[in-house]
Amino acid sequence: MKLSANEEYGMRCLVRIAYNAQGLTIPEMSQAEGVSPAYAAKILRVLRKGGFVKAARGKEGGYTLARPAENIVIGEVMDALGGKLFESDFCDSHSGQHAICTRSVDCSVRSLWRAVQVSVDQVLSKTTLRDLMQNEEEMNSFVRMIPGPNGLRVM
Amino acid sequence: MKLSANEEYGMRCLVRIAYNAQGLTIPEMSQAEGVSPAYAAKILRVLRKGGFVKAARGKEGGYTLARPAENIVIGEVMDALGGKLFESDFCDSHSGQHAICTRSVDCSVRSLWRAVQVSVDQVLSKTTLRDLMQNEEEMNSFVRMIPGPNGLRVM
DNA sequence: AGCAATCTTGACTAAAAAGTACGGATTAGC
DNA sequence: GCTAATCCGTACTTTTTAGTCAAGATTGCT
Repeated sequence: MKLSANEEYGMRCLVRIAYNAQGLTIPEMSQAEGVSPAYAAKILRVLRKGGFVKAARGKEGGYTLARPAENIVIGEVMDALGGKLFESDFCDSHSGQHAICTRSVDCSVRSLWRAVQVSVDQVLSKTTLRDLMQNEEEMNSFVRMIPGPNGLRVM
Repeated sequence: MKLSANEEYGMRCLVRIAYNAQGLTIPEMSQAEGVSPAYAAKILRVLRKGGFVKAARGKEGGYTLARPAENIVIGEVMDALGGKLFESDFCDSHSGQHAICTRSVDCSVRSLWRAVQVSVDQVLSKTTLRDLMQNEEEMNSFVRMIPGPNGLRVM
C-alpha cells in the first residue's frame, strides 16, 4: 500500500501544468521535477491518455490542461496513474479455501479492504485539481522558461 | 496505491491463525490459502518478526497469536507487512525545483498524500484483529488437520 | 523547402517485489 | 539416541514496476 512513482510524479506534473496556463514542455517539466526528459515524457503520456492534459507539437508546443482545473477530479487522475487499491475479484481467482469467508461471498479481510477504499475515495473523489492550487497569486510569479543569448532561466 | 501481496496474504494468514487457537502449521496454511509452503513460510516470518504471531518448532509445532486478538491493531500489522503509504522526506530527497511548494516546507501534493494517509489510518488504527472475527461460532467448526491412515482431511 | 523544437512510440535496461529452493536447527515421541 | 515433523534463514529465479534510449512524426519560422 504505497504510492507508486507514477502517482507521485503524475500528480506533481499535473499541478505544475495547472499553475502554468501557457503550457510546459517536456524539457521544462524534466528540469522542474528533477527527472529525465524521457521519464517526464512517459508520465505525461499517461496524463494525456487519461484525458487530463493535452499536448501541442512543434515549436511553441507543450502540455496544458485538457479542461478547467475545477473539472478534474483527483480520484480519476489517481486511477489513471496507479489503478485501484485492490482487485475486487481476488476471492474468485485465488486458489485457497474459501471456508473462512462468511456466507459464501464475502470475507472479513475483503470488508476491511473495502472500508479502506471507501475512506480513500472520500478524500480523492471530493478533491479537484483546483483545490490543490492554493496561493495562486504567489504561484503566478513563476514564468515560462525564457531562452536568451546568455543562458536559460527556468520559471 | 495498491495492496501488496504481502499485505493481502499476511492479513489472511493472520485471520486464519486467529480463528485457530490450537495453531496452524505452514503446510496447513499453504493449503488453506492456496500458496506454496515456501511462500506461506515467508509471509509468516514477517508476521512473527512483527510480533503478531509466535512459532513453535518441532512436532506439534505451528503458529499461534502472540497476544489476544483484541490487542492486535490492524494498522500496525499493515505497517509491518507493507510499509507506509509514502516517504515523508520525498521533498527533501527529490532533485526537482521546490518553488512550487508553498512556504518552503510543504506543498499541495504532499498535503493530499497526508490527507489520504490520515483517512486510511482512521480505519486501520481503529480496527483490531478481534473486529475482523465475525461469526466466530461458525468459524470454530474448522478443526485442525487430522493425519490418518487413509489420507488427510484439512480443516 | 529546410530547420529546429517539440511530442510519440515501442523497445530496451535496471531495480524492486513476488515467489521458490534448499540445507540447517529444534522438538516430541519412541 | 533416532526419527519425523516442524520452523529458520539465505540465496535464488521470475515477474512487475521504474526508468532510458532512439527513431519517427508534427509544427512554426525563415
